[in-house]
Amino acid sequence: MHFYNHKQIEQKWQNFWVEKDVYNVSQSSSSKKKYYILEMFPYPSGKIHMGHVRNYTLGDVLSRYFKSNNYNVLHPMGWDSFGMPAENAAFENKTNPKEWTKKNIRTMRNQLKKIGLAIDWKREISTSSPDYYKHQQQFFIEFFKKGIAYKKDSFVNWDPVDNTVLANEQVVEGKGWRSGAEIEKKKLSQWFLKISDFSEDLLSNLTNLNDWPEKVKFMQKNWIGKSDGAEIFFKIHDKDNTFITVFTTRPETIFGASFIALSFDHPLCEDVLSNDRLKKFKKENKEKIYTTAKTDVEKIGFKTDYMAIHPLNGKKLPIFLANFVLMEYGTGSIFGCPAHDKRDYDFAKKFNLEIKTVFSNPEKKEFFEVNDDEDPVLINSNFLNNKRMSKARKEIISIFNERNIGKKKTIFKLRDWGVSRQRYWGCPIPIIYREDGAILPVSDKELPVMLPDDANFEQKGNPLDLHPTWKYTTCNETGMKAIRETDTLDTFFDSSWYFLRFCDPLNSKTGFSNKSIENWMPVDQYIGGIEHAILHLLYSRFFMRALNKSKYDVPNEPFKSLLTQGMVCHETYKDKDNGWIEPSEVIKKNNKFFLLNGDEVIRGRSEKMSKSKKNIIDPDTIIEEFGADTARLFMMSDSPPERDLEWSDEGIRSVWKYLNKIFLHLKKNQFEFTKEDELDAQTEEHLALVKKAQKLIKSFNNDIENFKFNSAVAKLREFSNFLFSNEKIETRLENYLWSIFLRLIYVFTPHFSEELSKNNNNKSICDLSWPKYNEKYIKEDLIKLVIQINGKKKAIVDVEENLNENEVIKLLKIDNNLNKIFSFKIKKTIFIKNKIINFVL
RNA sequence: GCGCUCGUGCUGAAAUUGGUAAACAGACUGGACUUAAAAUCCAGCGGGAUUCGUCCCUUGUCGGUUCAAGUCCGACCGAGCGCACCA
Repeated sequence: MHFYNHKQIEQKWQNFWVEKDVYNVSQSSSSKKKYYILEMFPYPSGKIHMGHVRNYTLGDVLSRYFKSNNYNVLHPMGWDSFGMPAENAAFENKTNPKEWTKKNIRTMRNQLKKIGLAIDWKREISTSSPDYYKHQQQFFIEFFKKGIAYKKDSFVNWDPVDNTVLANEQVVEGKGWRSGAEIEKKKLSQWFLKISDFSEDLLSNLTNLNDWPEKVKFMQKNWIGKSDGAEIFFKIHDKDNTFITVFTTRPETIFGASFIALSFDHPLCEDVLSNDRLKKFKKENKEKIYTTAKTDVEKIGFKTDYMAIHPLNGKKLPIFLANFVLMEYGTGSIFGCPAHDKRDYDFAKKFNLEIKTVFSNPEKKEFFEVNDDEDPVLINSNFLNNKRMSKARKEIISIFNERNIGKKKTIFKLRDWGVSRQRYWGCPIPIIYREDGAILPVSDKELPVMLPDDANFEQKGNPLDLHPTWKYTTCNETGMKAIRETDTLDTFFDSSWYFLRFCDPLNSKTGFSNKSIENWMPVDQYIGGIEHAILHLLYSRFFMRALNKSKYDVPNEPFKSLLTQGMVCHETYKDKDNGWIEPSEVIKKNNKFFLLNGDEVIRGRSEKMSKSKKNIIDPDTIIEEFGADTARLFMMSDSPPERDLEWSDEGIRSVWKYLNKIFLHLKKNQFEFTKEDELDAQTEEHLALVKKAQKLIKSFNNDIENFKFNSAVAKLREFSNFLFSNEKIETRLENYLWSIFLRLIYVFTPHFSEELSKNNNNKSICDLSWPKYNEKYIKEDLIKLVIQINGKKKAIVDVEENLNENEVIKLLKIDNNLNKIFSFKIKKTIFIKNKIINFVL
């Protein structure tokens, strides 16, 4: 007696595939089209979670599909293995980050292999390996030479207790996540990449990314944040040659200006405007001034002793410092036009400032906002009066230019990318500071700059900086003493080019050869979570441009098509004390949920699986109990990829039952794998069934290519249901039909399909080409025509193809059921060939 | 506040892109098999009427375009996500 022993089957074929090296990727294959499929590589945190299983199965289905369809497929895997968790683990467990990371990679690699992914492991990469990061250091040096990498002073989150810099997400309510200390803003000299030089290019090229989700492009557009407007220079009264430059998108409202406001962080606060009264005010109102930006925060203002001079009418305008003016945006200073800007209006009300309308205002409103599409006429605006807003805007800018009191200006929200991290477990920045003050790149021969293995993680602060010897070096040209840069690179730097490395992973001379890039790039299909919509994807796009500007030759856009998959969710459970409970501890009984001890469990809404809420299902347990094929098929069958997937115990069980049922059926009937060319000439019955199978192939292909994996699974179910319910099919034909089925479902269940196809088939199913269909052949003789009355369906009739309206009506008139239509008065007939006929009565 | 996406049975969902709404599954109900349970198999499963042939209604709400709307347009309600004092 056979039974579906998934464990034994999956192990057997995984070994077989490795032995036969079926996933080997050949670099040059001129006869085949290339297809580069990539899922965002994992951080080796310790264990694979369900989100990974979904992500990598999605890519695996596509990779198997395209390979079977005769593409040369690259589907690699690697590790985003630098980053803070390793360092935190080192701190807590007294292990070396390197060892901790290696151990995690080993575990997770084995887990991934158990999922049955079609991956060429010979191409595996790891960003924390010197083989990888030495090329990255080379890139950094090229960027440095080209001025793309530069150093500047910048504010960081400083934890004074742990003596370290914290990332924004490590600052919780203004306090350090580990020390709990009040976080300070500290000025440090840090490395930046000039992404802002590429703002316009990164923005305008979004429109060419046709296969990216609109949502992601929209988010990037907002992030880049382009604003067209003007800068205006305001002279400070009684201060010779001191100007305040403001940025505005509404220069035409200049005659409505009633005050000037500067950020409390504006450089002039430290300079011209500085006095004891201001220092005292800042000290007393520190919290109010620096509350995080929110719309409903109280407007705080400080009136300085100075006035600015309106450049067109010479009016004196009070200069304020205001908390709603942000130093990070524009010039850190504005002119206030209270009649048409809510913030300025609130401020003017509080400080009793003039509110002057400059747009046509028949209703005599004190305040109203104006949109660009309204384009109203200006009033109270001197020579701009009676002009439309759009025209006035152009005119005023040219007047600014003529009189040298301002100029046209476009600004972007996108800031330069700070890549310095005062951390150990990252790629060392290959720079030395010579004792004479020169900042120099490390010479090629000395690359890679390796991390020391003997760092101490028990001290507070950056282990590289505190290392007794590591940072001391000499300049090999002059022999002068020098100190190494002790900052390491942001891990987004590592992940901004890993997809290039996959094209040529074993190249030790350069990060990649031009030929390999030509061969594989761009990535045809990239799959990952929406959480990387901005940073990772934008940095990668920038990185390609930066490489191109240096001496490399890569495509500007790395990812041709992007699929953002949804999260894997599960219900949450709590006990009566509000503590989270794991699903494995919950017992379901008559739609009620209990703990083992009989206490009732409170069910919460379904949320993304997370450790903190304990609503996790462990992939290992699932694969042990049901097998990888079941897990893979379930992940693909319940929801479309972009949407969240609700984990369901019943769902996974039913998939297992389904596979088991087919397995037992085929074994019982001594199924033999059959290909179409082995099939005898067909009878009528043959024809109809073969046609059915070929139609399945066509619609299945269509679903896969459009990522409608759940529909593809439904069609397989439909087909197998049909085969089960039809007992009279001749054996050889039935074998053929089941063989088609196995070859299609193969992309979801490779082990299962391999096991069942193996008798009578010498090739691995991985090497078989995809089943074919013949477009002419699957065409139906009869088509289904819908008969409507007043747009409502009344009947469906099978008719010959391409009948015209009169022929259809003729047929209906001799139909005993339908001819009564013609006893009514027909006002109008709508006829769409091969689809529908609609009688309007 | 601004923007984007989405609202279809008890649940996950499908609908060749304007032309048969609810495919395929899950849960549930009933039946067969069994001493019993599990497993398996069969049937039912949006609402209402029914002479058991069928007929009528139904895609968040209201309106519009159209011979025809789940699909297009407008307003509203609700959910999720993103941005948010961006000058």
